[in-house]
This record gives sequence, C-alpha cells and structure tokens, in this order.
Amino acid sequence: MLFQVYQQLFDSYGPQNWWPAKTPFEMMIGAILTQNTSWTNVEKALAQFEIPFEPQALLKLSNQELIDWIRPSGFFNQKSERLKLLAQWFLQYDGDVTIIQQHPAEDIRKALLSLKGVGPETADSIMLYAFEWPFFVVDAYTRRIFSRLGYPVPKDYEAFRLQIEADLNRPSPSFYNEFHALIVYHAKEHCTKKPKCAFCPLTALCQYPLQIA
DNA sequence: CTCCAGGACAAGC
DNA sequence: GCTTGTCATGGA
Repeated sequence: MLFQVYQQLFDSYGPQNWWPAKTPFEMMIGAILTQNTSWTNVEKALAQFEIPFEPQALLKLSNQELIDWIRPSGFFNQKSERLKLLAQWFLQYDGDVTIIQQHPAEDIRKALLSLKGVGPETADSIMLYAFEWPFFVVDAYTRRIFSRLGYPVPKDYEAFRLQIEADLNRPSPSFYNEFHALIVYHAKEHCTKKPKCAFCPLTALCQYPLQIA
C-alpha cells in the first residue's frame, strides 16, 4: 500500500532532487534551521551566509554574527547554539562524510541524537540526506498524509519509522530520499491542514474525501 | 487579528 | 509515562 502511494506521487510530481544544498554541512544547517519553521524563512537565512558551508568556518563566527545571519529562520538563540554543537561533532570526523560512512550507521545515529537540539526527525534527515543511509524520515506531514490515507500511525516516532521501513522493505537511500521529498511536496500542494482534495493525485487511495461527502 | 511552518526540550502532572 | 509551554520570524 505504501509503495503504491509512492508510485502515485512520483508519477504525479516527478523527481524532487532533494536535499537542496551544495555541501553536506549546508544540508545539516538546513536541518536545524527548518525545525518548526517554513523553508522560505530558512532560505532567507542561508542566503545571508558569507562563509563556506563547512563546520570550521561556522565555528569561527561569533555568536552574535551567527545569530544575525540566521535570524529570519526564527528561534535564533537556540538554533545558533545547536549549529555550533553540530559543527563541533562533525569536525570529530574532519567534516568528512566518507569518514562518517566508515562507522556503523546506528552508532552515528545515536551520536546525533545525543546532541542537544537534534531529535529523531533531524537526526534521520541528516542520516539520509547528508550521509546517504536508508532511514525513513517521519515528520508532521507524514503523520497527516498517512493517517488520512487510513494507514496506522503510532504516536511514538521510532515505532512509526520502523513500521514504515519494515512495511516498505526497500532499503535504498535514493528511494527514501525521493519518498520523503514527495511527501513534503504533496503536503504543501494538496494535503494541507485545510485539505485541497480536488484533483489530489491520491484521491483513489485516500479515505479523507469520502468522509467529507 | 489569527494561524501556520520540513521540532526539540524541559517542566509539570 | 504523557501533556503543555517555550522558543521567534515571516507569510497567508
């Protein structure tokens, strides 16, 4: 059933080319900045950076300078701290994804989760989009879309993720990459909080429009 | 004006 | 254990 959803979304919207970032560390910055924040505001923040998107460069900034650059993305006090913690952690691996990839994925995930400000969604998005490991990223959009489809949605993040991954049984990173990106696009396009069910490509699979009539 | 956006955390029960 | 308040900006 989930793979059908994926197929329908891909046929409707096409490849999404995620994550929109020039370096792995820019992706990680975006993952922090987009926490409970619209991507347009994150783009405004990223556009103000006058340094390369690398951990060494970010750590050289004063707190005030970093805060001023990320201000449009909101929560700038906590996010500036979180960015520096993440940069320090990444530097332990020389800011090099190929070194990260030599470690067991579960170890790296636990390390990410131990950082203040990195919860399960942020960790998994980094695991997938920066390190290219096959983790399904659960977000609020996933919960909304899947529950409207009638798919069981556990409250617990980890239980939900593992259920989806077991259900899909399709462990390629590029698949998870595309699926999550399509979910985000679809949530903005049709499956908004106030649903726009007219012409929704998932109508045949979704029980939500049936409930309206 | 209110509500929302690609969450995480700590305090309170 | 689970629920609630907090963090902040910009756009609809």
